[in-house]
This record gives sequence, structure tokens and C-alpha cells, in this order.
Amino acid sequence: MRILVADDHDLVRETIASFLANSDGIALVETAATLDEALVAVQGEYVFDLILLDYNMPGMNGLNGLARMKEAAGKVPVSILSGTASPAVAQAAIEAGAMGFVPKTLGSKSMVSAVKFMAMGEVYAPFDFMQKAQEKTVGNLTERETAVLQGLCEGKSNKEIARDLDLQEVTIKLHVKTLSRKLEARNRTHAAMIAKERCLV
Amino acid sequence: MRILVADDHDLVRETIASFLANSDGIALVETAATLDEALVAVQGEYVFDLILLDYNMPGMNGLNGLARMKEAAGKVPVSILSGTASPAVAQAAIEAGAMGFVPKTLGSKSMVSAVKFMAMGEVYAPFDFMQKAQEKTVGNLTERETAVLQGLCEGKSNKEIARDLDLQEVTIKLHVKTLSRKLEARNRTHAAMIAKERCLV
DNA sequence: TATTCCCCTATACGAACGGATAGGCGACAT
DNA sequence: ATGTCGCCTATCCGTTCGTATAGGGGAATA
Repeated sequence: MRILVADDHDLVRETIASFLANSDGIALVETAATLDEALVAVQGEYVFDLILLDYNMPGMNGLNGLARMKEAAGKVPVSILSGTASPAVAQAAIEAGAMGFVPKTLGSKSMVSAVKFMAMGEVYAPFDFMQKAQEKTVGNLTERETAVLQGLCEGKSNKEIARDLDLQEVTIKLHVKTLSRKLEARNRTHAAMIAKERCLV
Repeated sequence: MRILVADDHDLVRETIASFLANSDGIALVETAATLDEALVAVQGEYVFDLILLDYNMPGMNGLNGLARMKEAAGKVPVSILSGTASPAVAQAAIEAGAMGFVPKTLGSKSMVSAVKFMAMGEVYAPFDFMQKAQEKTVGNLTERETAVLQGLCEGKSNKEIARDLDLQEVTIKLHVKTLSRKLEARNRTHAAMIAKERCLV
């Protein structure tokens, strides 16, 4: 079984790869430090059985990178790895076609099991982790609101966000107001901070 | 050589521990998921040669946890491990008595070398990583600016911050402008996000 | 002593934000 | 078919922010 691990933290990537490589049934583990490196790797000589992508990594841009990798990987299952992302992100990832979601709070042995499971073509999501999704869904944001929040976190003005999303500025104001209310934030800055803390973006 | 690794991400902690345990000269690796667990571990039957603490971990509270561990560890060297902390934090950690700083961007083999080095009582800090400290120190914030930044991160308005610090609103505007320039932030929201990322506040 | 740096204040103005109100459109469920 | 919900747009108004310009006071340093 051949695995590709992509994570920008050298220490984390190498130790995870090493651990996987020493597990039964896993023949080869290749690594990449960025999404672009990973995209090159899938064009290489090996056909992988599973591709693991870190959610926070240069080139990922949220689930954007997942789409790019799925495009490049063809039938090879792709799954998301993250230490900070929320259950909502995990859910979104799977809905976007990820073969699973591996939080870094998962134990190393469970991780190996999950990897083998996903490589067989089964969708994996840790039950206890996903439980929280239900709770979070109460104060959940819509698709647009999430996109606007993303812009807020990059320090963009309403006008810039409007241009990026091809909308009118007033519409952005509306979304900012509603998402701030949902997050119980007092203003855009506070909303961005809350998003950062909860790793919503 | 006996090592204690404390990190709240199970996957990261276990794989790093496993990697260390398979290295020459390292006889035993014990792990902990929180600072409190780590504090219990140092009271246990083994005397460690080195203690590695994750900077972002329940109980740490920045460098507060380092002080607590140093208190409990006696002569055993303690060092900080982090994937997000800035060179400034690394510098502060060493000044506060840490035996070193290990960024997660470090390669796994370098990490093993660093661990052995620190266990021998030598202070370790990766040169290239610390180089940035010099640059960042140039754009360092003054006391007031830091206080204002703190307010920004709580989503306060200039007026509120002014009231809290017993200053005029215009003064806050001044500080916001200068600290934003120093952080290369485009506005208050961006400044707050940068602060959050770099763990400046 | 002169210089530099941090800190505080003042006035002023255009740009951006926050909120209210009001309406139209499409989708989906009861 | 009616209701609900997400989404987009519009106008309006008061507040806040961002920036510029122009100072004064205090502390440290060369």
C-alpha cells in the first residue's frame, strides 16, 4: 500500500510518514511540504492508494486545494488531515468528495487504521469528533457568510470582498452583520478573531 | 537517555515519541497530553534527561507553563516545541530559562540531534529560524501599542480602548496606525489576525 | 547640549463601517 | 399554494476608522 503525506511542518510530516512506513501493509510513504509538491508527486512513477493533505498548508486555500488534488489524483482517494479545523470543515470536506477527515487529536494507531480503511475506498470520519458538528450547527454560517468571513480574516474591506465575490458592497455589509450576530461578535474584527479561535475558516 | 514529550495532539505526540524511541541513544520516551499530565510524569519513577513542552497546549498559558515545569523539574532541562510560535516567543522562552526551542518546521533528524544536544545541557535554537527574530525585532511594538493591540483583539472600538487605558481616542488611532504599519497589516482587523497568528497577545 | 524616541493631544476630512428599512428572486418544504 | 429561508440589491444616516498635519512633554542617550 502506497501513501502520500503532505504537511508543511517537516517534523510532523516526517514523523507521521515514518510511523506509517513502519506499519504492516504499508509499503511506501512519500511526502510533500506543499500542495504543489503533492500535485507533482501524484504525477510521479507511483500510483498511490491514499493521499493525505494537511488542511493548513501553503496552496490549500481551504477546500480549494482538495478540489485541485482530486482533479489531479483521478480515482485515488484523497483525505484531509488537520489539527485545528472544526467538525464543520470536516463535514464540508467529505461533502466535497474527500475520502475522510483525520484530526491530529486522533491516536497514532487509530490513524493507521483509518488510513487503511480509506485506502480501501471507505469514507472515514471519527465519530466522537463529528458529534460536535451537531452542536456547532446551531450557530452555523451559510456558504456566503463563510466566504465573507474568510475575507474578513484576511483584513479585506467590504468593497474588496464584494469585488472578489462579484457582489455589491451592500450585500457584503448584510452578510457581515448577520454573521457577526451568529458568532455573537461585536464587529468585524471580533468576528475574525472568533473565527480564528474556532478555526472556522 | 529518557525524554518526556508533552503535546495535546495525540497523533503528533505519539508519532514524535515513536520516532525518538527508535533513535540511537534514546532509551525511553514518555508522553503527556497536557501540562498537568506532564507535571505528574516528572514526579514519577523516572528522572528524565529532557522535557519537551508544546507551546500551545492546555495549561501552558504562554510561557507561564514553562515556569511551572521548571519549578517541578528541578535540574532537568525543559524546552519548548511549537508549530506556530514566532522567533520572538522562542527568544523569550530561552530568556525565561528554556533549554531551547524546537519549531515543528524542523526536520525529524535535526530534531533528534537537537534533543540530544539539549539533553547534554546545551542551549539550542535553530539558526535560520532565529534569523527572523532580528527582522521582527525591528518592527517590534512598544508597550502602549501592545496594549492597544490587545484591545483590537477583543474587538473593541477606539473609543472603548481609550476609555480602558484612560487616553483620548485620537491617541488610540495613532497607535493603531503605527502598530499596523509595524505588523504590515492593512487595517485593524488584519492587525488582530496577525497578532493572533504570531501569538503576540 | 542636542538628538532621538515614546507618548500624548488637537483639528480636520474623506472613506469605511454598522444598522435600519424595504423589496425581489429562487428553492424547498408543509 | 403558502411559508420559510438563503441570497441579492437599494437608499439613508449616524458612527467609526484611517490618515495627515502639527504640535508639547519626558526620558534616555550620544
